[in-house]
Order: sequence, then structure tokens, then C-alpha cells
Amino acid sequence: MIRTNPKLLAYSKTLLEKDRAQVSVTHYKRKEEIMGQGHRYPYVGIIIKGIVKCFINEANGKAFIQEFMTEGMEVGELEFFEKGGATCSVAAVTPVTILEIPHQLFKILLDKELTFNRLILESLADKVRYKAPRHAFQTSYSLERNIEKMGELYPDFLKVLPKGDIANYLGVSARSLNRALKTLREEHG
Amino acid sequence: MIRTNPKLLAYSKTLLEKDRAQVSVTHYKRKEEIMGQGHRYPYVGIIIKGIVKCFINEANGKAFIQEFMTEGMEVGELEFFEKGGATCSVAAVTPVTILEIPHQLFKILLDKELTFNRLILESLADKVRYKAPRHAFQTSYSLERNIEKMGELYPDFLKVLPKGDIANYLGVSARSLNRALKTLREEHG
DNA sequence: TCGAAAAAAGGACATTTGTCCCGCTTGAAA
DNA sequence: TTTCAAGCGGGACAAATGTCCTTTTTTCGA
Repeated sequence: MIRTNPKLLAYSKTLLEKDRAQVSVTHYKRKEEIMGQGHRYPYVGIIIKGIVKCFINEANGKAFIQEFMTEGMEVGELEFFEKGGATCSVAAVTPVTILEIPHQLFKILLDKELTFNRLILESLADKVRYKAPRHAFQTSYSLERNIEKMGELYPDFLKVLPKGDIANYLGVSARSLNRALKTLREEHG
Repeated sequence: MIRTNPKLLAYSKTLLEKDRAQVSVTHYKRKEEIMGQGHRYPYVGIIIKGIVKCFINEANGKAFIQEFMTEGMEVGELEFFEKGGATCSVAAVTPVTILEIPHQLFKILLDKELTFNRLILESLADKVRYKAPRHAFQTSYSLERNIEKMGELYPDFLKVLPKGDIANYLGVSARSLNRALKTLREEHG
């Protein structure tokens, strides 16, 4: 449930060596905003280190977290394909390092480097593929079952992610999350 | 909320003329299964006509509809990139016509035709982009508000889509959907 | 054209979740 | 060190949703 892309991470590291002059690296502190909903950025980002959350703030004050991402995942690539502001905000959950590939270079790589092109295709396909079972499971099973599933996928989630983020990921209020956690505690250990 | 892809539809029509010998066209009746969760198909499909639903059946008997799709939308493209069974089932909601592009041809087009490659990249980016606001809205607002939104996006949805499908799209029981529809009827006209 | 089967509507009750609180803990900034 | 904001946990009640069931309407094949 914290998504990663080892192949793209590996490719990014070769980029850092070969094309060092054309890319940049930025560091973000915990809770810092990496991208803001509606804003534009002249680059595509790839996470080199750390955990980010990708989320949407609704007009009524609620937030919904799309996914947690770590090494090798792209951010801001959708805006390369369709100009217009970012759909989601992205913020650092732990200290984060981002590799920034300017749109100009991204386009060249996409058009000339078949390997890179395929990595991006697969990365997009992966994001589509992942969302289907996640949302199906989320609406089909109880909150308790969803929490158990997070624990299976990422045992440390309660230690690493703030409660508020977990609630926003599961699409429930913090109160409901606490209640469900208590129920689970009473049932097993 | 019934998704379409005019550019890919246009491209598909030229494919039907130029490469007619290498592609095929299949018709499906209402409710017929086009793809089954877990199964494999040696082609990528593009909808030429009709409306399909793309959904996941969970082990507990519940179904969750990912999206409704019509002209120009792809089905089964995820399985081209990662071998393995289909994540979702696809079924015809109205009579449907599908253009089938064999994986072998799909690969050639992807590698040699920059235009096609870009269309597929944009199509995938579109699917990712679309899901974020949809699920955010769905979990952030009341059922009534979600129904109103469907009406704004597709005024005829109650006439075209079965109630059960609408409920499975919104992630609620048929009972709750009916209740909410009644409330809306009482409020306005 | 009839009859079976599916779809639709909604009543009654149980369960889940949200909202609005309050009090406690913790960590970072003054 | 003190202080204050943010995070955490949970009580009490209200609202939303699910489950189960019955009745009516519609559809479609024999």
C-alpha cells in the first residue's frame, strides 16, 4: 500500500550520472508541500527517497489520500500529458528527495529512448491497475477488514503514518478509525 | 462519468481501413461478458460502439464498478504490459462493438508509430487522472450529492443504466440508492 | 399471450459511521 | 523551561447505510 517502482528508480539513478547537468534534486522536510493541487510545474518528479502522500482536498474541508508513494514513483507526470493544473497535491510524510526531470528532457527521453518510454507506459498502467482492487476492496469490506489488510501489506503503518492520514486514506473520520482499532485490539492481541 | 476517447476512436477507424486484415471486430449483446476477471486475452480491445461497465467482483459477493466506458476507450490494455489475468471484468451494458488489436500488432504500433504511442500514453494518463477526483468526491460527499453529480455529468443515467449498476458504481446498496433517490424527489421535482 | 424470472420500491430494524465534544499527551518554538 | 498547537483517544448522541423481507412492475422467452 506504499507504492514503489524499482525499475524506474534504477533508471533514475543512471540519469543522475549520465545527464546530471539537465536534472535537479530537491529535498523536502516532513509535512512540506511538494506539489499543490491546481498549480503547474515545469518538471516531472521521481521519488528517490522518503514517503509522500498524494491527495485531494475537497471544498468541504475533507481530504482523500489517493496513494502513499516511495522510491521510484513518479509525481506530476499527468500534467506533462495534459497541460493544466495538478489534479492532486503531494506532500512529504517523511523527509523526501525528489529527482526533477524538466518537461523538455522528459519529452526527448519519451520519444527517443524506447526503454524509458516503456518504463513510463508500465508506470502508468501500474497506477491504473492498482486503483481498481483498492477501491473495490475499500467499499466492499468493513473498516476493520481494511485496517487488517493495511497491516498485512505494511506491518509498520501505525508507527510510520499519522492517524489522520490513515483515516483519510481509508475514507473515514478519525473517530471511526479509532473505534475500529479499539475493536481489533479487543478481538485479538 | 461515461468515459470516451475521441482521438483513439478516430485512430481506430483508420486502423480499420489500413490494417483491416490484422484486426477483428466483435459484437456483444446486452449483459454479455466481454472480459472475465483473471482470464487472459491475446488482444487489446477498443470500444467502437455501445456502453460497457468495468468492474470487480469481490469474494463476498459484492461488485464494484470502476467505470462506464464508451467509444474510443481501451479494455485489456493493462494485461499487455503485465502478463497475468485481467484485473477487472468487462460486460456490455448496451449492445457493444469492439475492435480487437492482437498483442503482436499492438506492440509494433507502440514501438514504431509515435502517434499511436502518444495516444496510448495519454489514454493511460487519462484513466489515472480521472480516478482521483472521482473517489475523492465519492467519499467526501453525501450519497444525494453524488447522485446529483451523476445527473449533471450524464442527465439520462437513470434511463440508460440499471439501478443495480448505479448502486455498484456509487458503492452503496440498492436500498440506500432508492432511499436517496426518494429524498431527492421529495426535495426538488 | 402467458408465466416465470428479474428488476424495482420500500418497510422495519440493526449496525456503522459521523459530529461534536472534552481531556490527556507530546513536541517544537519562544 | 514554559507554552501552545497538534495529535490522540474516546463518550454521547444523531444520521446514514446495510440487511432482510415483501410487494409490485417489467421483461422476455416458451
